Amino acid sequence: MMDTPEKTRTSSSLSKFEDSPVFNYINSLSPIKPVKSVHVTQTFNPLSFASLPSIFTSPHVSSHKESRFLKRSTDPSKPELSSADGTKASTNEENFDPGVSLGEVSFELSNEPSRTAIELPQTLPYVCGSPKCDPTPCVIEMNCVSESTRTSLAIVPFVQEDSQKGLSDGVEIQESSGKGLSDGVEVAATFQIEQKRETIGCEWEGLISDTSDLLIFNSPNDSEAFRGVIQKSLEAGTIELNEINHVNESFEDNNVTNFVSAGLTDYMETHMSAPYSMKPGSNLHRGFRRRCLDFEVLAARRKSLDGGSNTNSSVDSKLEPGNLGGDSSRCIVPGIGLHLNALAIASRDNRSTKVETLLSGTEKLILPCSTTSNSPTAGQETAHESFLASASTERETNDVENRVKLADDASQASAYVVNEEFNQNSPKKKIRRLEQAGESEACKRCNCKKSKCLKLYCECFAAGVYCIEPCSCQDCFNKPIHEDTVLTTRKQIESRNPLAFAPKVIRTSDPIPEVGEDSITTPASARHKRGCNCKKSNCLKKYCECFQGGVGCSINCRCEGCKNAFGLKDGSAIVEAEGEPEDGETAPSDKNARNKNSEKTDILNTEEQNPAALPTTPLQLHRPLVQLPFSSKSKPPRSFITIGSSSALYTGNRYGKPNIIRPQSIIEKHFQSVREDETPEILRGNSSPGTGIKTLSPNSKRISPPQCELGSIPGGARSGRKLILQSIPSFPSLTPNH
DNA sequence: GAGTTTGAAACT
DNA sequence: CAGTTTCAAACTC
Repeated sequence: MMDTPEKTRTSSSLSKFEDSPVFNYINSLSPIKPVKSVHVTQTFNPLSFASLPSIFTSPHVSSHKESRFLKRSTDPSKPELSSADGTKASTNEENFDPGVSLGEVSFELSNEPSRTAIELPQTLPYVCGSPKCDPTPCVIEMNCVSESTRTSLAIVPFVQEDSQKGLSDGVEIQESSGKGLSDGVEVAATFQIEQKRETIGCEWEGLISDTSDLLIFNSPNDSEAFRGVIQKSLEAGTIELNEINHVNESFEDNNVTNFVSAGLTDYMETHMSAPYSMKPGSNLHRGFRRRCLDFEVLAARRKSLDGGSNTNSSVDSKLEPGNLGGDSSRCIVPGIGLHLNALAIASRDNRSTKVETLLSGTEKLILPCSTTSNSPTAGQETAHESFLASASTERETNDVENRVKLADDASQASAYVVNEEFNQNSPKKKIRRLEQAGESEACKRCNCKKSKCLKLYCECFAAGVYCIEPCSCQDCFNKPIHEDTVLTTRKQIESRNPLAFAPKVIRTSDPIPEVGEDSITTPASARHKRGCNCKKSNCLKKYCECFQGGVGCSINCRCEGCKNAFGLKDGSAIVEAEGEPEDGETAPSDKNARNKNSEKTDILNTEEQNPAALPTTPLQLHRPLVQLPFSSKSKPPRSFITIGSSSALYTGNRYGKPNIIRPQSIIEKHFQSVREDETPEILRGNSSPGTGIKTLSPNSKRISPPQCELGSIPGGARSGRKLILQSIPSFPSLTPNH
């Protein structure tokens, strides 16, 4: 199923390219072609974001952040910049100076001729710079060439700097393939940015999409807009692609746009003078609020895959325009990044499917604000699904129904990207819903009053994202402008608990039976990493993190009277209720059996009262008892780690290998290096732990390896998943061999 | 929307 | 590591 579409897409990608407006554009070189506006809404290619700095990224990563964005100030004097002067800057890992305006940036990555063009739509949405600015959009073209199979990434963020700096006609940035891109992969990207005039700066980001699709940034009404479109040649089989896809997904899920916007906004507010002020109401604003964390990592990861030695190449590679105006200390829009949590998940569903979504911009859904998301389905796991919100977790177990429900839930938080193809149910509808939701409730976030959003109490902070407009927090420090503070705090917390920012729910379809054999019973084959400690809620309400995460309780839980509909502590399935919970409580199933049973009542009540209460149906078995659909309002479970995928890696690194206990930093690095190791192995099937590698969490909880998860996934789905498996990168740590 | 309940996070 | 406090989400009214 999935394969077909993917393959098709992949194969057709080139053709599409040519056909695509972008391609035409490139040929014509005329800067101003209206990009087929996929959505007025912002469509992003996640990859680009990866480059954005996020607070949460590990230090080393963080360094890269800035480099990724090019700042460009529009030069009022010059209406268009197509190719004009090109100033060249080498993007190699160095940071480029933000200060300089760029007219044109080109990346050249070697081999494969894929071209990507980023266009900033002239037409509408994009208005660079302040309102004053000439509406003329800036156009960025990128040509990316990647080696045959490898995916190459080029991320080129553009940031406009002050108008004063003005753009020179064109600045070219080249990235040496060698450095930036690792071994085989070379990416050439040429960005042409055309700007028209004045203005204060616009910030541009170039996005790279796997697919041929364009990324579009919508500019806010007045002030800014960007679009970046980068296309990448994709190859289905490659993991990298998958990763990219995931990234994209993640972005979408996370509402990348929001992040971006937020980042821009913040950045502008922080660094820019008045002209940039973004209006909250503006599209831009809405579109980009929140920043994700650690996108860089992803990028890094790619690099690593290509060539371990080359770190930071494409992604990390920092563009240094020769002179970018140097003042602005930050070129980058702060705060945009991929959420770490997401990272973990990201790889998991590497389904190539993702590409598809990217291709059609329309297909993409973005739910704003989601920090966590549920991945809807097990059976069909689209990359989208898999890669939900930053923190998100996946639940494989969910059915289509669940998906639908989830989609509905989208309002809550996470963004889902729904691919039409994948969605059996009219995807478009879902998308719409999601989008709508995104604007409305989806963005709703934290409500912190005392924590300053710098503690794990804060959902946003815990999820690794900046607080955004929808948040009702007070004295919030979880903003890009307080990046340092956020980072510091984050580090402190991590020092205390390296897993603090890890997804709380880990998928474990661990083949290996654990004591509780939870995995077996648990629908999702996922468990809360630490287990809950519920005393009064009987694990039937969202107070219970296990329940909230849509997973059953495990032996790790210290809950009392566990009635978790997703699985009892003892591991007995709800339906079956054979065993009573450790506490001696009857299993839900039993309860069902006994209609009179008060417990059951509770459960039902919970559901009824809180439709949202349960994210997904945990076990098929359970189902009858409780419906756990997330209500539209309910938030999807926060963080799940999908072990199967990169997430697995994530967990694996930390948990699995004792030696590797590096929290995020590991992960981040991991991305850089991961590819090499993981991919191959995964493909090989060695990758991991699967066989049995169990990892212990700090708590000494076991985490099942990713593979297991895959295995665990209900069979039917698997058929098409071959790609997925391949694509799923495992984190290095997971692999036993390593 | 305000107040209460709950359990994780933080603190001791 | 256990007990207590703080906190904000979840829940109730």
